[in-house]
Order: sequence, then C-alpha cells, then structure tokens
Amino acid sequence: MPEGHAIHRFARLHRSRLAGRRFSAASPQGRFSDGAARLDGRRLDAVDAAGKHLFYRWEGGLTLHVHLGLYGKFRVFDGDPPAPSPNTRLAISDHDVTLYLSGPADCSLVDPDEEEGIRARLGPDPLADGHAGAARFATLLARRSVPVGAALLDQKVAAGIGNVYRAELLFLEGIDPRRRAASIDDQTAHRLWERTVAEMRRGERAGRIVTVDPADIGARSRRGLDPDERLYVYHREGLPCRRCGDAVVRHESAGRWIWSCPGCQPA
DNA sequence: GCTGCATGATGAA
DNA sequence: TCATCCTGCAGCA
Repeated sequence: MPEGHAIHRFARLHRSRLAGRRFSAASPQGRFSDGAARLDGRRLDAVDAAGKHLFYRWEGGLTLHVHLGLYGKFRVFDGDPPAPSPNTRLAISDHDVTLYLSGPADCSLVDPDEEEGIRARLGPDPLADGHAGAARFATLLARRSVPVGAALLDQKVAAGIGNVYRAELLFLEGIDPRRRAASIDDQTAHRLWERTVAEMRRGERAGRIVTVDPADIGARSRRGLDPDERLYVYHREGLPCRRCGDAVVRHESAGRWIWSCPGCQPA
C-alpha cells in the first residue's frame, strides 16, 4: 500500500485526527520502548510527509520518523481499541483515538541533523513540490545511465514513486521502461513529471492507486472501478492492453517486476 | 496450518 | 547482484 500518495494521505489524516492531542505511548512489541517512553504524555503538534517518509512533531521538539517499508501498517480506532497485535511497534492513545503501528522499516526519534540527512537523500516529491519539482526531476533523470524504469524507483530521482506508479506512469506516457533514462528528452521528462503529479494527487484523494481513464474500460459502474480495472499494466501480464489490445508483458527492472504494453510503449 | 508473496530500502560482496 | 530486515494475509492443503 505505501507509495508516496498513501504516505501523504496518512500525513493529512493523522494531522487532522491526531495532532493537537496529548497521548500515552507504548511499544507492545518492546522494540521501541525507549522512544515510546519519551513520547508518553506529550502532545502531537504536527505531521509532515517527504516522499515515503513521515515526520511526527511532538511537544518539546521531539521528532518521530516513520518509514513503513513494504510491510508497515497503521491502524486507527475511535473509542475502545482492540488489543494490539504482539508485533505492534508503537501504540499511542488518548480517550478518543488510538493509533497502532506495526511492521515499519523505521520507527525512531531523529534529531534535526538526522532528518536533514534523510531529506538530503530524496529527489523532488511530486506531492510536496508539484510543478516546481519538474526541472530538477528532468535534470536528475538526464544524468542517469540506468533504464528509466529503474531510475523512477530511485528515491533520489523522485521521492515517493513505487513499483505500481512507475509501471503505470511509463505506460501513460508511452515510454518503454527499458529505455535509458538519459535518452528521455527534456520535454518528455517534463510531461512525465506533470503526469506523476496529477496521478499521485489522484491517488492521494482516492486512497488507492487508480490510473485508468474510465473511457478506456467503457465506464459502466456507477460505484467506481472494480479493483482489477484500476490499472493499465501492473500485474496484468498476458492480458490485453486496455488501449490497444496487445498482450501486456512483464520483465525485470531494478530487481523487481515491471509491466508494459509493447504496442503503447514502443522500444 | 503452512507457504509465498507484497505498493521498500540497505549494506555487503 | 545478493542477502537481509520489517509483518500480515491470501491462497492453498
């Protein structure tokens, strides 16, 4: 679940539901006991997102850094929460609301230097920077010798893109993932960035990744798209392309699977 | 009940 | 390029 759209959505939801409250904090799993003890009894002031990273600002100048990685999950409950699972890394609660965090790749208190170090490793963020990130993205992309599919997963090139978006964005722009990043001309790179901004904003709003234009599937459902109608190529190997009918293909890119349409994304 | 996978990232080789 | 870490759950027997 957690590409940048989900992280920014968590920041927005946690900001509105949790910020301004004073929490008791604990680490049921025990692996964040020291940190939880320092947060216990403090007020959460603000929540910021950068790429796939979250920063929770606490009373007294403490900052909690959370990166969900592949497995991390938040659960929020109003009123009486169920018992936390044994792997709950962090639990914060007051009388009205409870947040459980399990499986994060990182959950730690960071000082300003450490936060700066994390941010320094990130390229422009489509959701935080919007159009303003385009030029920097184009410059970074042009400097990469790797295939564009791999470059898009590199958080130093664009912060927040993950395996679903990279495949879908390259489909939408008609770019074969195996083309060298440096071969993408400046205008195409700008278009790719603007597409990224638009699609990730859409995903942030929807709470899920949806890239299809309803016109391409013959928009029939008033309830919205079925789960397997939301994407063009991701996990659709062997199925006909929604645009041209060619069979979607799967190949490896940066150690992960990527999907593309040979007809819509010519080499 | 067990297995394998998943929208991530890092450090060593 | 490989191994490793972080969990939960769908899909199977």
